[in-house]
Amino acid sequence: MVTIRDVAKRAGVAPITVSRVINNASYISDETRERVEAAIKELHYIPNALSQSLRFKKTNTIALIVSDITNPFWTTVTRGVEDASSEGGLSVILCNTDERQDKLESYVKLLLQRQTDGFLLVPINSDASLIHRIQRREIPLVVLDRPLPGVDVVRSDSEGGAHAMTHYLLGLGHRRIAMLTGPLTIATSRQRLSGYQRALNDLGLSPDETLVIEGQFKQEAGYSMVKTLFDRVNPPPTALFAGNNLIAVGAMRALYELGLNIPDDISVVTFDDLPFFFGQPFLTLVAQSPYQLGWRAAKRLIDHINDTGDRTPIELVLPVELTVRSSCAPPKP
Amino acid sequence: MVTIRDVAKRAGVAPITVSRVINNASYISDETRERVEAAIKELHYIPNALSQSLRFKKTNTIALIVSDITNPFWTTVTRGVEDASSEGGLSVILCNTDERQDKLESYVKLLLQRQTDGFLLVPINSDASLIHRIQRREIPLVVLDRPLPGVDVVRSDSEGGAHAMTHYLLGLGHRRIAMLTGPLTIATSRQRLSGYQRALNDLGLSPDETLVIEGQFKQEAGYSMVKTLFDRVNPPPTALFAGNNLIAVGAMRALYELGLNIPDDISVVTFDDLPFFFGQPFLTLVAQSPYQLGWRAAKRLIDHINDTGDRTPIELVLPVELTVRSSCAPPKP
DNA sequence: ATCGGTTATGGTATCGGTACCATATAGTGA
DNA sequence: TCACTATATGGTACCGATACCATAACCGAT
Repeated sequence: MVTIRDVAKRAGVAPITVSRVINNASYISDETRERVEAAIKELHYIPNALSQSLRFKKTNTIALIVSDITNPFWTTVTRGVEDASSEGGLSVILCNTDERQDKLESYVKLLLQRQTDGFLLVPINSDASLIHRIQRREIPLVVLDRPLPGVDVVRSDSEGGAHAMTHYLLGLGHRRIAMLTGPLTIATSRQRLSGYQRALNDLGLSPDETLVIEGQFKQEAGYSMVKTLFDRVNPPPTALFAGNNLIAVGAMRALYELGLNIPDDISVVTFDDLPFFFGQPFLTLVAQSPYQLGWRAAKRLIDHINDTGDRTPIELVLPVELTVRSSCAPPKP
Repeated sequence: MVTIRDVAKRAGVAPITVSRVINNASYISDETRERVEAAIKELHYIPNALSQSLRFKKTNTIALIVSDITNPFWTTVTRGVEDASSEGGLSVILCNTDERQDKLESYVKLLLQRQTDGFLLVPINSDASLIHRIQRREIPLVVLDRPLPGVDVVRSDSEGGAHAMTHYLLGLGHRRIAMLTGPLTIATSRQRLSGYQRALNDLGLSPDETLVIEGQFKQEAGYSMVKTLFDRVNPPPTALFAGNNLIAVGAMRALYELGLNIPDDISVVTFDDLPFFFGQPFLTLVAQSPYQLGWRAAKRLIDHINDTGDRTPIELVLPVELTVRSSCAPPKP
């Protein structure tokens, strides 16, 4: 391996002088700079970032720990994070937990060892001990998507979105609206459920508990939730509210198999878009701003890293938007 | 920051003894081990991976540089890589080039500085200088998806797949098959095109060059390629062969707008599946094995890192499979 | 009693860089 | 001429860990 000492020898200077050339620090005569740069080229020298980071106590790296990288929502968040980070000269280590607490914990441990400058993470349950482990080391941290007390949080208004969407369905005349919720251990799921319930309460309707069904944030879960629902519940729902986009896709596949037409036989709505359409975009949904979510969170984190911006925890709640397309219709009489 | 010296002081031993406890190396009396472990817990000590890596000359990290992380094909490859890596105790740094050579180059430079133990990458053009830069440092490298001489390659049989698929369309009676190819600077695109041409030649048909149209591996490109095609070419094609799944999605949206029905008015085929279906899966396609691709490549890389397995470059070509569904029909008379 | 091996621990140099302090020359203003 | 500053470079210690060598107690074998 070529080290700074090899370059120094070749250029006939001290190692520290080479270091100064690399970092554009201090005074260097043009002549020396040229000799050093020539030596660097000839030897194909590149500085070892490990030793630099060790000395600088800075790795210029942040961790992004998300729950499901196969969900386009999260890849878009990732884009936002990457764009904000590369602007700030930071690189991003992307990790995926599959909503598993054990994976989250082992990633955090690994990344702490690696001296990551900051953490962007999606918490899985409400256990804050992991968060404390990061905070104790005074490493900047911003939590994504899900509320958690005592920490910076950037998330969307799930409760409000669910409320508005349910309100919309009620306005179309639906009274039996099924909620295919994600795991209720996850705060986002709970918020969406409570927005749904609040909208029902607004009209003085008492929620039918058999219409609320819980499963993973996955296609297969959406599929089997619908199957279970239509197996057990009578009369069947006239509208489905999916907890997220993947659940919606699975649910729609199940509806297709059941021979039900959207929106003629049943209305379907969800959270979050899907970028792959085979025909016309038609799902009515609550649109979050995943890119903004990632971008804002990363910006906030970078502020912390640079020690700019105040330190009192903030909760940034991004607005959501109702995107009405063609997957809903009034219920059949 | 808590260092190994703090722990040593607390436990009343030398730093090196703490190091031995951490790494389970050499002899340690039970009593000392317990004292050290207690000190580690009390101080919440975690070893600094930077200094460990500097000393060990090993980071236990590999780089995975893909061309488009928003494409489900690549997220699945990533899964394969991660699974194989975590089995081997390695973590993966995921980078995304968007098919841009400049981004690829800056990532490689960054990752070389970070002392990554190995590289898995998707080359963009045929310029091998970047590859040489990695090889010169004797860092293990496996190239994904696209052939490149003198290096380990793991890829799919694009040419064979395109040939089989075109053969299938010809068998249905299609004679005007449009090819919506990806950028021809990318080897995969060229292979798919040449498989298509070979199938035409098999029947003694001379390819109509106006039916071959080139664009990015993106939805928007697929969309505009179809628009251009139907604007310019007469008579229009009876079948479309999309260069990849994203092109296919964009193309189908354009067909929808043109009021053309699949497969009644036009047949559509592509490479690679899309995991998000709103109804029944219906695209007939050439299925690669992205998970296998990632897994095999990572395994090979890990063998290199551990210096097992022979060093002569191999090219592993994974078979593809024709998945016939319902997006094709004989051409209208 | 001596030898040699196992067990247990520590001192010091080192990985590849940079911080800190020292040094030396040249140029500037009083 | 002298003090002072800007310019240019180097020596040594250090970031946090481990490699290497040394030391010492203890044990059974000779």
